[in-house]
Amino acid sequence: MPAEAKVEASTSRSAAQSDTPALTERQEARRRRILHASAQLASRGGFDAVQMREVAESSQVALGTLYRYFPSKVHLLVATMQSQLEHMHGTLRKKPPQGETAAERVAQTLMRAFRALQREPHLADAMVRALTFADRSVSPEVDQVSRQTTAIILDAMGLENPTPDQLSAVRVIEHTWHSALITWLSGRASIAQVKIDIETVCRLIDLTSPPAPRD
Amino acid sequence: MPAEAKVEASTSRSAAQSDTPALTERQEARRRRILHASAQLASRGGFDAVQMREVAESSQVALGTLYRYFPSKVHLLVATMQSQLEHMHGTLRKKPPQGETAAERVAQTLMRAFRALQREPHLADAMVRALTFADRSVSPEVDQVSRQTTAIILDAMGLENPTPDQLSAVRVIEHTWHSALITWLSGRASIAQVKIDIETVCRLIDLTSPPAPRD
DNA sequence: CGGTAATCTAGAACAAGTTACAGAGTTGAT
DNA sequence: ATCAACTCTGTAACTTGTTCTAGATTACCG
Repeated sequence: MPAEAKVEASTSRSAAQSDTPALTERQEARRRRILHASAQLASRGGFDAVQMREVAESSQVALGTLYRYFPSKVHLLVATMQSQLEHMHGTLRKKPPQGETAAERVAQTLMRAFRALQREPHLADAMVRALTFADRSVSPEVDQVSRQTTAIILDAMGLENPTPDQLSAVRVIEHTWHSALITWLSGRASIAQVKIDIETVCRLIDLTSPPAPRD
Repeated sequence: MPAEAKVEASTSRSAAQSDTPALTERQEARRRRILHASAQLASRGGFDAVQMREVAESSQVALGTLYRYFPSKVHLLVATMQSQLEHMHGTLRKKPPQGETAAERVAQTLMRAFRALQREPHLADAMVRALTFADRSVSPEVDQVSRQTTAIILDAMGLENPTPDQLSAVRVIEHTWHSALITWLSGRASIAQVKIDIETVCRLIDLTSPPAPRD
């Protein structure tokens, strides 16, 4: 049987992945140390500054252990993003946007998230680059991030049962969000530019919500 | 003074970059061999299969020379994409889309491009991953690709003088295009899904074109 | 032609992600 | 307490992108 007593209902990880083998406290602690070190290094120098040996050292874990927890650098950074996103979703929930239309509220929420990212541009760089560079082996994790993002947007829209049309719009908004972030991070678009793009794509929402309000 | 006689108006490279130092015939040939080898290797196994040593060997060029022509793997792949895009733009020009609205024509054009990419999914993988992974040092080249893409979309719209609003829409379409490609390449979205996303985002065009038709 | 500066080649060397492995440490079960 | 199974550590090795170097080659200029 496995080592280190198993602990159900672990602290930080959301109930999403039921396939994860459930970690002991010490393992949870290691995992947290690793993610913390990752975020810290990323905050300094972005993607390149997150070096696996350094992460291992910073989090006081052997390199092999690091790889047991996160099978690649991209996995690690995507997990880092998950953890940051959870935190941000919590923060955003507290002050719901006050726009008139759903489009306004979504745009406002995304701009708020954007401003948060601006405070740690290097961290944003590491996470977003990892996200878009991820290959098929990371799909489950990337998908999880995507679901989280979708949840944030739907939250801002204030919708319980989105129509397929609206889900398409949300998906397109996510596409724009990621890609716009990348252009900003690589210095090819200004902050103002990103704002415009977000506001532009959010108009799609108004385009899809008007129909079928009643039964 | 430099070696190898300089030749103005070289064959393949479009007139865009005027800062490039103008290559001799043999240098053009080397550059073509390199790009060809890059595309060939990429067609096999995608991003990972494009290994700099192999590219160098395949194109009968020393590793150092390869790096003189393309200062990094990402530079190389972005250049490969440029060259493929040029080719595709030419192909697309020949049979202009026959949709009624601008939105239809753009969606049709992008879907045509998408089908072309589907024929070489590994190549698409290598190019798109490189494009989104590119850091600031590759910005000029990535920007060039972006301009080329913009040109293709504007072509499909049949516009001479787009309004700022329309340019925003085009930018958002590009965002969606890139990001949708990535989700498809990493197996997180189906072809049908990408089609829907493209058609959805193209509706933005109709949203912006109606106004100000005359002076 | 000869000189000279830039380019090209071959190959070693370095950096960081990843893998492999032997030995020590934990854990739960008997 | 002891055992078996698993996990963690420390370290070396391997891979591939990138850099460096010394010596040929090539191109231009007078």
